[in-house]
Amino acid sequence: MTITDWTERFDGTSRLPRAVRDRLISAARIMRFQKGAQVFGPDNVPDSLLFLYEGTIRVSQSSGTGREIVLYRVEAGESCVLTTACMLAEEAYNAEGIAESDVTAIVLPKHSFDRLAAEEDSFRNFVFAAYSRRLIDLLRVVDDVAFGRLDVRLAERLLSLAAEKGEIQTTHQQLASELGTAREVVSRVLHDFQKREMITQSRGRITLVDIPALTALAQSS
Amino acid sequence: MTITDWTERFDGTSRLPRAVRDRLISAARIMRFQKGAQVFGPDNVPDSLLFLYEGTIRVSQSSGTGREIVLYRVEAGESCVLTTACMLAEEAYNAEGIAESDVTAIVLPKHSFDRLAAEEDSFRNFVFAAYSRRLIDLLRVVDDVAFGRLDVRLAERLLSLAAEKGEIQTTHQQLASELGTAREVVSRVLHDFQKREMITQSRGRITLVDIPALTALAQSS
DNA sequence: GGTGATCCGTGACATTGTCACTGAAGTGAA
DNA sequence: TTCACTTCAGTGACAATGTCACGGATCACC
Repeated sequence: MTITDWTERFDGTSRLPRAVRDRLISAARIMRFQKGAQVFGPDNVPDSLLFLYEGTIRVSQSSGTGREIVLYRVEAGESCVLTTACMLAEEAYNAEGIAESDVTAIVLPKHSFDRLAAEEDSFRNFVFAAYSRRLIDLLRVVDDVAFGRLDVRLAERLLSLAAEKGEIQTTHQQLASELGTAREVVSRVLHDFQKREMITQSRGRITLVDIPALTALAQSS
Repeated sequence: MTITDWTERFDGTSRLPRAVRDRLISAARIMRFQKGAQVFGPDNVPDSLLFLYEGTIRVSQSSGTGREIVLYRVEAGESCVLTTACMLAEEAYNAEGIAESDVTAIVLPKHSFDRLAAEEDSFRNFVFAAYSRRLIDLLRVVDDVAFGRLDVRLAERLLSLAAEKGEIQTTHQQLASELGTAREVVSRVLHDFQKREMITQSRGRITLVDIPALTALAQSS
């Protein structure tokens, strides 16, 4: 598949004049990542700006001791500002971005980004909005981790990961990484959910049985 | 005290041409807050951009159950981007900013901000850098809360709050709010520090006795 | 000295994190 | 099929942290 005009795809670019968009298209590179590939990370600091054309990137932070927590996901049509934050701050951090599906991204050189941010209001607002969204996402993470109960948070995740289907293919370890906790803890809580007949489990798969009950639990703030 | 030229004070404005700076000075308002006043909060969403001329603002997030955690501090010469994030996202959040000392702030109307961001590279970079710094601060908070040990985090805070003097005037409750935990937990850990002769305490005051030991503890990642 | 407010200490218990180990379920080769 | 081998899940013991319900200590002020 070839991309004819990716500038259609982004709020920050779709309303720009044709000439500007053509200039962008020629300045940008297109990169593809396979599912599971690392898009950026501590050893792999990008020197360009990233716009996600297709797919999902999971951004997570890992501790020294093997635990991990998902900070947020970047969806198609969004930009990934952590990479730019890192560039600007020139500081090491231990967050990494993993392609959660096959990913197509637009890579814009810093120079083009600067010029665009200077010249086009809509693009600049797009970037500011991206920063804001991430700040808000992180506020939510802090709130959950600092004040939230684990059963509530797990119920939330199960519901959001199931998305209609009512079934999730995942391991306990992966769920633990979503929430920043340990596998054993997830196992315990899931076992409890099972005893309360809210889910059923088999190796690598969880089926949501009593979705109303899970929803009630998830919403008990 | 009157402020003659606040544009001197900020990296984003000090290098601008004289004419631009004069325009800014006439567009902006100066606001003062007394120590302890709320600069922004859930019920008090500002509609303008904030630049901190003098003082410190403590930005913290509170849970529904009375607990609280300090997210970061805005120092003189920095801008507070959480307010702009909120404006852009038009979303309620439960973070608030408290003046930690008497505060003098420059309030720039959104229109002037937009114009400046469009026209001046150095100002735009200043704003991007502010966003980046906050993102990184929040990453640090997530890391600490999700993976850090409380005694280590408390030792860190004691050292950073003491700042040379070796003595801190604060209550256990305030320390708990710094770290997002409960007063009883802080009391327990401080009691332990005291037993290990790293600190001495009296009501509302903590004296750091064995700073090397505290430093070693704080650095044990 | 009395008194009310604030700050701190403490024990009991619930939740969550860590460690060490076991068994169960899938995978692939002989 | 049978036999390793790997990955995934379950479990008990214990440590760390959060919650609740107290009571005592200290301070400011009258």
